Parts: sequence; structure tokens; C-alpha cells
Amino acid sequence: MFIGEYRHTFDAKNRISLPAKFRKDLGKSVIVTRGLDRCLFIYSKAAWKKETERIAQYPSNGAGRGLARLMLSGASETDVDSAGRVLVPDYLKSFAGLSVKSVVAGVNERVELWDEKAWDAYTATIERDADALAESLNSHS
Amino acid sequence: MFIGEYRHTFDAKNRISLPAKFRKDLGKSVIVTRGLDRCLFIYSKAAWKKETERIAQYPSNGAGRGLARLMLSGASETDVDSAGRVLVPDYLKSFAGLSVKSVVAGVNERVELWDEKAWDAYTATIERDADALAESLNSHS
DNA sequence: CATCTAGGTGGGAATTAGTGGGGCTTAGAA
DNA sequence: TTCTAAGCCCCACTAATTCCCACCTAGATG
Repeated sequence: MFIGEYRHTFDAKNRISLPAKFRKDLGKSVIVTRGLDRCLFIYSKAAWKKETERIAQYPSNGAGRGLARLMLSGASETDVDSAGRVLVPDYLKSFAGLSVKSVVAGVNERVELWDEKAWDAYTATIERDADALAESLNSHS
Repeated sequence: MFIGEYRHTFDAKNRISLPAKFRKDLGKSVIVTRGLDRCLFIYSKAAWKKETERIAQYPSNGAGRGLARLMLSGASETDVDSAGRVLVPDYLKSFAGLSVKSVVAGVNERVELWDEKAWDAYTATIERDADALAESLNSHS
């Protein structure tokens, strides 16, 4: 279970260090993928396996194939180096609009990677609308 | 399991190199064939065998016969050379609109080969609709 | 307050991957 | 048979990746 928010920076070689608190649970090899809301998801190998099983259930029509392609081809398995860093490919960096300053956030089963500006803007709106969002969730049940 | 997106180029002899990460799982001999959505599929021999079994299950109506012809008649078995490259016949290159810059994408059991422009256009539309598609798929469960 | 330690960052060097091309060999056409 | 074209094997160059080591800062400790 990952919790907390950390501000780290990309170096010239597209590496970013994972918070020390996350390293044990993530293991020595992680999968970075496209996430929702323009951020990246980082999974441990075990969590990723569960994710692929979900993807395999997608319908075999055009939309299902497209999403499967996006999630699978967008994934990248990388080893964590001896300093606790992972390598993020260019196409994932540009997908999430990552430049240098980034936020690494723990969200339960997964770790998320955000551009710092996008994170600040996103959390600001969520904080503002939190009460309303909570209401809409409760009204469903 | 193949994942990730790589940009490689065809040389003057119609060869393209496979990403180093895929080579072990693909083996020394691969099958290249026509795929869906105007791209080519590349299978290892083992994965191709399973694929032919699936194709044999297609209904014996016009659509099933058509798909079976597409996959089977277009198939080409080639060895991977010492530098990790495969040879793609002209008729397959022109089917997928491949010129020089291409994308090699890992999608679970198979590897896909796309023209770079076509890939960028395709992923752009999927990305745009991704959040909505994900919502509609999840609402089924 | 000085020192020590752990976590985050930067960068050099060795290795590997991607690409280009020469030339031999085989197959098919004239 | 001979000529031609395509496939295949090998070598070579360059750029990217990976591995490793060193520094630096902040917080903890005595």
C-alpha cells in the first residue's frame, strides 16, 4: 500500500528516483504505463499481472483492441537501478507532459507520476470540489 | 509477453531490427503476416501455432473465410539475422503502408509493425477517447 | 554544535543496440 | 549455360543505454 507525495526531478538521462519508502514494495523490476488523467502509473510486477488479466478481458472489437494496444504498447518494464531510480521512455514522458520537476504519489495499489504543475492544478480543483464529489458518490448507493 | 513501443527504420534491403527486449521471446525464426487496422503482426513460432488454431475456429461464412485468408495467405516465415533483424516482403510492406520510419509495438502475445505516421494518428485518436472508452468498459462489470 | 548516515542527484566509462553496407550464394529467367 | 536479381552472412561504425562510483544536502544522533 503506497501513500504520500514526493517531489523528485528527472535527470538528463530520463531517470527519476523512487521514494525510498516505495522501493521495497515495488521490487527490483517495475512497469510504467499510461494512466488516466494524463499521468503515468507505476506497478510492481505482481500488480501489473493483475492489470494485464483485466486488459485481456476487453472485447475484441475496434475499441477494445485500441485500448489494449494503448495500455500494452504504452507499458515499459524497467529495472530499478542501484540508486533506486527508474528509466522513463520519451513517449511516456511526453504523454504525461513531464518535464523536470515531477510528483511521485502513492495511491493504494499503484504509484503515480505527475508533472508538478499538472499535479498542483489537479489537486487544487479536487480540493475545491471535494464536498460535491463526495455527495455524488454517496448518491449512487 | 511483449510490451513497449520502439521506433526503428527500414534499411535499403527491407530489413528492420527487432527491439532487443523482444528477441529472446520471439526466437530465431518468426512469422510476419497481415494484421488488423493496417499493421503487420509478428509472432514467435509457438504463438503462431496457437493463432492458426484460433483461425481454424472461425465460422465458415464469408467473413470468417476472408479473415482466415488475410492471416494465412499473407504469412511469411523468416529467420532473424545475427543483428536481430527480419526481412519484410514488399507485399506486406505495401499492405501496411510502411515506408522507412516504423513503430514496433509489443501487444501481449504478438508484436505489431506500424508506419510511424499511421501509428501516431491512430494512438492520438485512441488517447483522446481513452477515458470515455475505459469508463464504458468498466461499467459492464 | 559537530558528526554521521541515508536518500537524492549528477556524470564518466564500458557495453550493447541499431544501422549501413560489402560480397558470396542461390534461384529463376533468358 | 549464363546472366540477373534477391536473399543471406558477416563485418564495421556510431549512438544510446547501463552500470557504477562520487558528491551533496538534510535530518538524525550524540
